[in-house]
Amino acid sequence: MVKPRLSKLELQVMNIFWERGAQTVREVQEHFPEKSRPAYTTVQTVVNRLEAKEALARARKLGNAHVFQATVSRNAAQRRLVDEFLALFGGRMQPLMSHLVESGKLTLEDVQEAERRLRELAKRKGERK
Amino acid sequence: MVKPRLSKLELQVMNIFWERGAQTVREVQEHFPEKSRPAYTTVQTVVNRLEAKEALARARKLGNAHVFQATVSRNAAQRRLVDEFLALFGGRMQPLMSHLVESGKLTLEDVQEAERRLRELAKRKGERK
DNA sequence: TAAAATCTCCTACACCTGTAGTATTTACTA
DNA sequence: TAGTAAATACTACAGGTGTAGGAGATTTTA
Repeated sequence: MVKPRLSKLELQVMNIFWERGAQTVREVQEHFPEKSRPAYTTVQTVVNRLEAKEALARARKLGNAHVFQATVSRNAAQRRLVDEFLALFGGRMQPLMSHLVESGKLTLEDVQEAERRLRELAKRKGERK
Repeated sequence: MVKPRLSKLELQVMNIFWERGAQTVREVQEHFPEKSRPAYTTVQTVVNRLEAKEALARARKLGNAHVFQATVSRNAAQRRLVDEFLALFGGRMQPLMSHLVESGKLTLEDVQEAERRLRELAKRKGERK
């Protein structure tokens, strides 16, 4: 199953599943922030589409409601997002990093953590060779 | 003039403008990579839409063709992209950085450069206070 | 068990996007 | 200036997405 392309709203729904595990449409709907809570049937439509895309599956029933669960990992989905996003930048990291730094999104700790991980990766690579 | 939301193809077109400056639809079309070159009228439609969104404007005429030019900066557009993108992650940098590091998209130099800039920003901030 | 509550399933629809054809206008050129 | 080449303007359309209503099925409750 190919990693499905997820739209913004689909992603919001998936986030609720990733955070709270298997649940019903009703529960998903109720976990939307009040200000931007779609109608029940809207959530249902999205859940159905996610099921069609095989990002969700029916796990069991609870009363007359289906309990759905995620079948793609948050990691996989996010990886895909990052890749798509980078493609928009032509794969160039520099402008992305610039914006992150200048907008204050990226802290010194974030960067140092990344550096640590990079060095570790490099070391392991060296050892393997 | 709200910063317009740009689609993928619109962004590709804008990229050509940002890289090559004012030009005609024909030129834009010819600067698409051959393998994925849309029809002339497709480019034209996109350019027209970009004009409607006020991301492009007619600069002058060349023969019977309009010469368009970008009216939004690459920086502004990219900033917007980054913001939208981060929102999809709920603003959390950590998973983003992880993917960048693990996929090898981010080099040690990228990170060190970011760190340098961050330190500089921090210093300037300190001075101002 | 009959009514009420709740859910599913199906349908609809408008807007955005990628894609491009056709008709008309404009501008070179012989 | 008449013909040709090229560009523009207009139109179209399918697929994806956000949005949700309504009919019918199922379950709970009085």
